[in-house]
Amino acid sequence: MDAMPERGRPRTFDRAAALRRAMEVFWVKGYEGASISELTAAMGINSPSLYAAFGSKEALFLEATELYTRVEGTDIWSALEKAPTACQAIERFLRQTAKAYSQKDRPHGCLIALGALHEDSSRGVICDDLRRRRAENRTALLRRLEHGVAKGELPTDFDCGTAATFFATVQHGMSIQARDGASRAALLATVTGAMAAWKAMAGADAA
Amino acid sequence: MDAMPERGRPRTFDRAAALRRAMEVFWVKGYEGASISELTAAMGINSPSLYAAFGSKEALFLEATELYTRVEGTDIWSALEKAPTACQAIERFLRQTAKAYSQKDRPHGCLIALGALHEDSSRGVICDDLRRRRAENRTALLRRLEHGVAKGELPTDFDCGTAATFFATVQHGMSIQARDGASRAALLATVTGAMAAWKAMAGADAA
DNA sequence: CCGTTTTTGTAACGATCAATACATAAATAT
DNA sequence: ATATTTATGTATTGATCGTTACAAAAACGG
Repeated sequence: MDAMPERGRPRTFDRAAALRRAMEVFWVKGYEGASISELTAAMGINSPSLYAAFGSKEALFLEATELYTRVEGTDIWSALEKAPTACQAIERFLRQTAKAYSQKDRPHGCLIALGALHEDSSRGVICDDLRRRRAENRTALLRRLEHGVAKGELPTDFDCGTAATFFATVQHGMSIQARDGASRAALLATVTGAMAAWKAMAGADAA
Repeated sequence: MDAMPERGRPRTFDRAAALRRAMEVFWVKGYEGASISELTAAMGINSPSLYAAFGSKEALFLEATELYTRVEGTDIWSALEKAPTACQAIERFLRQTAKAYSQKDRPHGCLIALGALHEDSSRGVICDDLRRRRAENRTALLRRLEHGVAKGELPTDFDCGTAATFFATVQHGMSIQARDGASRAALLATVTGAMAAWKAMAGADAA
């Protein structure tokens, strides 16, 4: 698919690798906090190369969040889809979150949750992108819960919307918790609390 | 207490009012996102007056967070302390949070939670201050729960630490939720979910 | 070979950042 | 009235922000 005959001087750096580096910088510093100087230093290129390859800081960030969603979010969201029951889906989803947010060699917390919470620059383009992705996450939770209701695992009057909002909010809170340096055990304690809520929400009618 | 005989030209603006304005700007924009220009414009003063009265941007932010904690946090934390039972304390604490985070005429979400999540500038002074305040919040929850155990409301093996971490994390998540434009009803849905967790955590042994 | 195309490094752009110099203004103290 | 002290407004500091001109370099097609 990438068999475009190369015209002109070939690029001397690995675009995908540079994007990964940029993603990590945005992950640690956020959109506003990551300067072009820091980005180019981490990417191992000069600013003209950055602009030639990615267009602008905004466009680079959007590509970085796309990469983040595709790579870093895989374990979390595949856990949600592959689990046999809705209950296990939520629990594995949260446990994967706890694990992903406390990896030793990676920034703590989520790029999507923490990347740009203050709508200042770029007139909201960046914020809107992240907000949309956060909304999609809640929707994925909602779909999984609705699937559980359809399969009969959950009572027909189970409030999927409330539950989806709740678990998405817990995940967001875990990002701040992780950014504060919380241990994996502390994050898993939050998971324990959240799953206690599941017991009460789903088990009330089942009991 | 403020009877210091005034020497020199008296200040022509209300320092407390200016600080309130600064707090609101930091609340909306965060520490990094709030520029001196925006601050002085909102405060109705020029930058030399800002530096003469507050010292620096960092010092101004620290005073703003102190004011925020004292004024905006009162309802939330007094609800925690004044409620007759631990259960009601947590519920009113969360309901006050939902209310405070979705006020029409105020920025949504919490300054302490969202003010500076990326440790870039100021070598962490700002981040450390907010982190400390977040830790104090969790401690306040912990103390209230321990008090509930001491009063016999909760089983002696109730895991206060896990519960405190959980509810603090839910509150942090609600800040992001509120920043995303969630309605008060949506925030209260999260409260409902969190209180379901309470039912399972505290009621398991009580039932 | 020459011309075209694209990348690279250097160097700079105007704008904005946080923070101040400086002279003037307005109060008190003697 | 004079000296002292503090606040104010204007203007500016050096640094850094995101972005781009520009020319040399390295690939191509002819």
